[in-house]
Amino acid sequence: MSVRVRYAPSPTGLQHIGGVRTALFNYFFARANGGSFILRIEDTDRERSTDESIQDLYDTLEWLGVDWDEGPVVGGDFGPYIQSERSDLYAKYAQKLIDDGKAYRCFCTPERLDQLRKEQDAAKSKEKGYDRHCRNLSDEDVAQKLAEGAPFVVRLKVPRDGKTSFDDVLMGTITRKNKDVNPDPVLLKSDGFPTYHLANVIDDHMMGITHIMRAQEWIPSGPLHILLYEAFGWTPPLYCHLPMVMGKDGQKLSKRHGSTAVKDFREKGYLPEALMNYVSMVGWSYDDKREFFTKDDFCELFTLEKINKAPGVFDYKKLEWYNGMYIREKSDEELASLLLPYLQAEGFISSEVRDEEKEMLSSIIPLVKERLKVLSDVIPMTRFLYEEVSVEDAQSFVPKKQTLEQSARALERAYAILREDAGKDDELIEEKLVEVSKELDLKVNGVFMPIRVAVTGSQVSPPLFDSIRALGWEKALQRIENSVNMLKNEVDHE
RNA sequence: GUCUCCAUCGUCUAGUGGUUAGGACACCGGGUUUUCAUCCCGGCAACGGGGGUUCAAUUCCCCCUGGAGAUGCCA
Repeated sequence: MSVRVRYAPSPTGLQHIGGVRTALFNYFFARANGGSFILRIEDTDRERSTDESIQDLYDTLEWLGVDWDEGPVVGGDFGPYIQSERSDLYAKYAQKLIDDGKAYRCFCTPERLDQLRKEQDAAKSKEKGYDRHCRNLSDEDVAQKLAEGAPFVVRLKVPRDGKTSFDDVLMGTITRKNKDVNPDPVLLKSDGFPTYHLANVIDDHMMGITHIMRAQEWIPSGPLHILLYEAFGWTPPLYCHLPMVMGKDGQKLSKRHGSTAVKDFREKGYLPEALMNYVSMVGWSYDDKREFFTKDDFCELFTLEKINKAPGVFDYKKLEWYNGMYIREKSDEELASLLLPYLQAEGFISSEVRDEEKEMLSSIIPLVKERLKVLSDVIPMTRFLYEEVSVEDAQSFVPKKQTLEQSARALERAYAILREDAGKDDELIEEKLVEVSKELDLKVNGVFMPIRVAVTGSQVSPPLFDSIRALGWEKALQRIENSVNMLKNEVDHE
């Protein structure tokens, strides 16, 4: 039997790290086994589902280069793989369960359920959840309520006795006493839409899903789903509950830990290959050495056996490291086109790229390439090339163990040399500047730093001569002259 | 509270009934260097505790502890 797996998100927000990791593992597993990867949309929560979320789902998968074989709107034998468009089906199956005595209509109002819960909390009662009030309503009562047009939900009759278990590929056998399973969970909501439990079981069965790979937060509802399969007389698929992705504090990863939306990472300038690589390494490993995997590698090498059981903490630092590594692997041309949108958004480069802008861009690629952790780093890194710099604090010109006067003198001397030798060989100029540092009894950096600050506005920048060339000697000299004057003033006023 | 799951460096992990418990990130040193970064070299750092089983447990079993998740007309 060939493998059929699915990613079935509910479109109630942006795609996040955890969801994408689940998608990836399913996708890799399908590809590694010559199976099918199915995309299904579980939009049964009509309150929270949005079109934007669906668009984000598509955008995210496309960005990652994850393609699917069936669904949500094409390529299957089961109609649309969008649950909101399959409501009739679920209602039909809910009715079947009622007919078979496996489920029942419940007319309890939300108010009564609220009240019930409050009482249970207050009494610290051991009995939690629904009290099965409507489980044994007589046919007459039901008929009357229906005639009144009273809204209802359909609930599953969970057995009071016995236990239910299932085998998990990773965890082994998981067993739960039936009395510990949620008492009679809702299958069909009063708006006629199914809950996750019902729709998920029906669709997985109808679509011939062979392996359910989902996050471990679903483990507790495993037995419930088994009960549902049994109620329908179906054979459940294999389960494989994936370890969860946690934040630094060990809690389920969420916004308060930082960005979790893939969209955010994309916008900040993380590369899809880096995100895919890193995210997949949380909870899965190949061996004790290898850190780098392409999508194709994963699609070839992925196995369930190598999935870890314990939850893993998402390490933003390691993702950054991966990203830097992948950036450095890009060719200059590739990197230029990746960087261009960021420069344009910042207004550094016009939307209709002019020739000289293009030229300048390609000249700075080698300067920034090994300094970027994320693509958007290029903005602060190259700002001095596109905007005038202003250094408010004269102390910026002063390296450690050096005085303002010394910096002022050094810069003045350097200015004279640079103006004289502008455009000549780096080595020649460097030699002269080193000479100046000796004469003034300074470290070499004591001369270079003031120049760097004058030209780039910062103590940290790409290599000085490269920066000057990228900016143009004329502008650079102008900036240095300004700084020389500024420092003179400062010294005089001290 | 109840139920379920989990447990190797700070983090991601490899690993075995007998190993100097390996790698990566982070961190800390050092080297290269005009700053930063890259790159190279080095260092720090782990089998949660207690019982068993065994000639021998990090490894197998049990208990404890710790952590997480679930307890919805959300998924």
